[in-house]
Amino acid sequence: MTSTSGAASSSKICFNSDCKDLKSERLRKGWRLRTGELAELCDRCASAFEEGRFCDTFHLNASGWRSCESCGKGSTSSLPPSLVFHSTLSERSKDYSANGLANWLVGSGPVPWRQAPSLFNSSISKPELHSRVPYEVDISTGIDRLNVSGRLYTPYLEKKNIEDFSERLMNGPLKPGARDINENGNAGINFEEQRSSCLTKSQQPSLKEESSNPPFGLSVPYTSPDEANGQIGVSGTHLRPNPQPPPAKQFHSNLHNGIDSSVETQILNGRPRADSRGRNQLFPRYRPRFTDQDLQQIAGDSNSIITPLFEKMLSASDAGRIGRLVLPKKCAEAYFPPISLPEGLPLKVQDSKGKEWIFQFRFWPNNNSRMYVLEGVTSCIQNMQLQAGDVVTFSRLEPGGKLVMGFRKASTASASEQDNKAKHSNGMSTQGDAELADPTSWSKVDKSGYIAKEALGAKLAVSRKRKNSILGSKSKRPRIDNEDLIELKLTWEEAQGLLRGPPNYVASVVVIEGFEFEEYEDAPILGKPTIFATDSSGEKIQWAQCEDCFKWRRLPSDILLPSKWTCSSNSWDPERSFCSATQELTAKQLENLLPHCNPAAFKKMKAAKQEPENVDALEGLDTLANLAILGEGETLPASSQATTKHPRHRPGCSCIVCIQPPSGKGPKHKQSCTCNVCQTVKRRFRTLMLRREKKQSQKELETACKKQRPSLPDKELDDDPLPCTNAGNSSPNPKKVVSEGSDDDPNRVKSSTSPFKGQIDLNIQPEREEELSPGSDSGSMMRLPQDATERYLRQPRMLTSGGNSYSEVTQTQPGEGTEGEKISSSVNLGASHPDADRDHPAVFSVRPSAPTSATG
DNA sequence: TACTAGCATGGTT
DNA sequence: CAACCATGCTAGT
Repeated sequence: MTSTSGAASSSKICFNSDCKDLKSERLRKGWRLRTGELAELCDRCASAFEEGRFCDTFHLNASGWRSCESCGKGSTSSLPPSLVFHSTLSERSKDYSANGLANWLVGSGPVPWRQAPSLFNSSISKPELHSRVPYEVDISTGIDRLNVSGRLYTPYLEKKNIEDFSERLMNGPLKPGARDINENGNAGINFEEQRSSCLTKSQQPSLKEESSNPPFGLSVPYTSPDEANGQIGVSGTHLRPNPQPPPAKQFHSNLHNGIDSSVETQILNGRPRADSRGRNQLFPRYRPRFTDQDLQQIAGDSNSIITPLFEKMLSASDAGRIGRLVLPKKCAEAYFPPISLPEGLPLKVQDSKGKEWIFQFRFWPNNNSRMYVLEGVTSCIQNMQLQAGDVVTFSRLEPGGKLVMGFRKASTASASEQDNKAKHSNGMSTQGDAELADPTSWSKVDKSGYIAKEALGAKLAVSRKRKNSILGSKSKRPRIDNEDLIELKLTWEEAQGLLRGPPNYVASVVVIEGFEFEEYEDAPILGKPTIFATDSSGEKIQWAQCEDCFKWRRLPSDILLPSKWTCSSNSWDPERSFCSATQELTAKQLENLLPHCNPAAFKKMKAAKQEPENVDALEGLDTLANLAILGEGETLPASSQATTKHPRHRPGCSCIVCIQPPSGKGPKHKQSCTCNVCQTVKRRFRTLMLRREKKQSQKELETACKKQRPSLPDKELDDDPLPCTNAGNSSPNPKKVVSEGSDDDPNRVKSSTSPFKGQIDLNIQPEREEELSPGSDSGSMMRLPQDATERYLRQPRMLTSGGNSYSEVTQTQPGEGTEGEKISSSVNLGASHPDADRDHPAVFSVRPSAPTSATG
């Protein structure tokens, strides 16, 4: 096609073969044909087309989608209600073209603009997105968009009616032209492309070309005054059937070759695309993630239609004083007006409050490419109280085509931010307080979003520091969601404390990426952390704390408690099966027990004890004990949490970390559960008990020895003035308290066929070692030669014993050459912290085959 | 000196 | 490995 203008052509023959007026003096441009050209129509047909009286039937004999009166089907009324938006199609297109981009441009003149195709096509179809970003196709513009007014959105399956419509449109075997539509399967993709084709055709110069020879502001059909009728360019897309969810198969192929599948349209549209990678897709991180809430906020009850364009998390520099917001290239090129000169264009953007801002949309040449930026955003960002890590969203508001800039606070953005948010905003954050905005809509909208924002505002100051620190880091990519981090951490730490190895089971050792993992056939389960001890009569017991009253109850040593255990479940001691029953364990005794459990916590406890205000010692102890049991992890600053990851496991891994839902989430196994996992755990628990018994005696000996030589290597082991080992001794009962490290279990040894060289917290993030909370290992940790070991030790533990894992290690390897050292250290550890044994049999014990492996 | 604009560099995808 | 992009660097004001 030679021209995009709706002017007459020389053929003089109406493209509509059904048209009686085959000849016409003046032909006008109609819909876009598959060839990329525009159908030339007689006045009558063109008018019908322009008026939106589209034919909803695909004429097999025609070479494209068309509208006409001739077949008697053309009429907007034939459109399914859901597809009829707030204005007639033709009106819409007029809005779109005439007011659309023009509205973005300051002093809008004939400026080229880009339609808003979804660059996220391939992903949009993903189920995940469907739930989040339901798209409804706007036939009028051929762009996926969210119909905020009528129905907020149309879930994937709810598009049925649209499909039906499409079917009617198709009404026959798919033609090649239509086929790609289906294959793309994404609302919008073809539309866009199709639409693009209109643009591109007319807007010949590709981006690349633009850069060299910019047709800046010229020949843009959409905004061309000549096409004030608004028909131009939109035609083709208007007639496009709604892209419907394609059959899964097709869909998949699409996902894989989104680009390929669009080849045809690519050819047609020739729309400038920066590069092959970005042709049809953008990085997911820029994909607009509007929730229905967001949309509601944006459009409210108004008839506005929101077309999410893209979003971007503000980087430190974006949010910095420079006032330059780097735009993703693809997005900039796709959704913003094409610019050929580095100076770019002033762009009018409306913020969530309806305030208009003018940014300079420009680019810098960069490595044969461009780097697009919005300049002058400082005041806007400040106005919105945005910071690095927050997300700004760009969308277009229809009618009017206003470019709207919203934002979403960083609740889900980065770890610490999230942390902050998660803690303060009660889940609101998850929705994000996206604030976009049709100012007029605000009044109509459920203000919840707004309120949420206000609430957040108060917290901004608080979170600011954190955000800054986070974003100040070199890491450009969003970290794992904070929530995830926490979950992972809890999961792993829970696992550490609760894993029970199967009795008489020799673990197999698997080396993954240089680390040795001790694997068991079956996965373990989780149980309640308890303190094992030996009573005055020498009987093995364990102390468990009631979830409700926090009192410690004495239980047989061979039982495994559910993670949530209360006095009422204390069938072993009916007298104390009520929370009202007194605690058998004295504060002193508990105090003695604690060091074994968690030296660091013990320290805290001691410190607390020294405070005069500490009136209720027992209560305090309980708290501390609880703390000890739960570990310090929970109290660690968020920064340290960032180190918790679950790095080495792989898909299919059946370890506890992998199989167990994040802490606190998902169904929990019942005590009576007989699933594989539970059985395994129970088995392991029994084994553990056996081991403990064996170790018990050994520990006692060790303790005795230590006492005799007070000032020795112990210092290394614990900076705590109080030797942990003595703990149990001072008190009467639980003398031997924790039957730590008695893991001499033969099985254990066997399993240790591969000696532990050190253990690594699977959640650890080697590169963030420095971020680990030093306190975690505090008291009990001694310096180990192995990096891995050190790291491990430094890892915060939430479970009973800091040293736990070690004890196991210790026991595991009584003697092995190279590992001797490590082992010895482990042993020391174990010795110093008898309790360490609460430890978690090393289902996951990891041993770096090489000392350096851990360091990464 | 402080600030800005633009380019260059290098980490990440 | 190329492209992208966050940010550092530097010249200019």
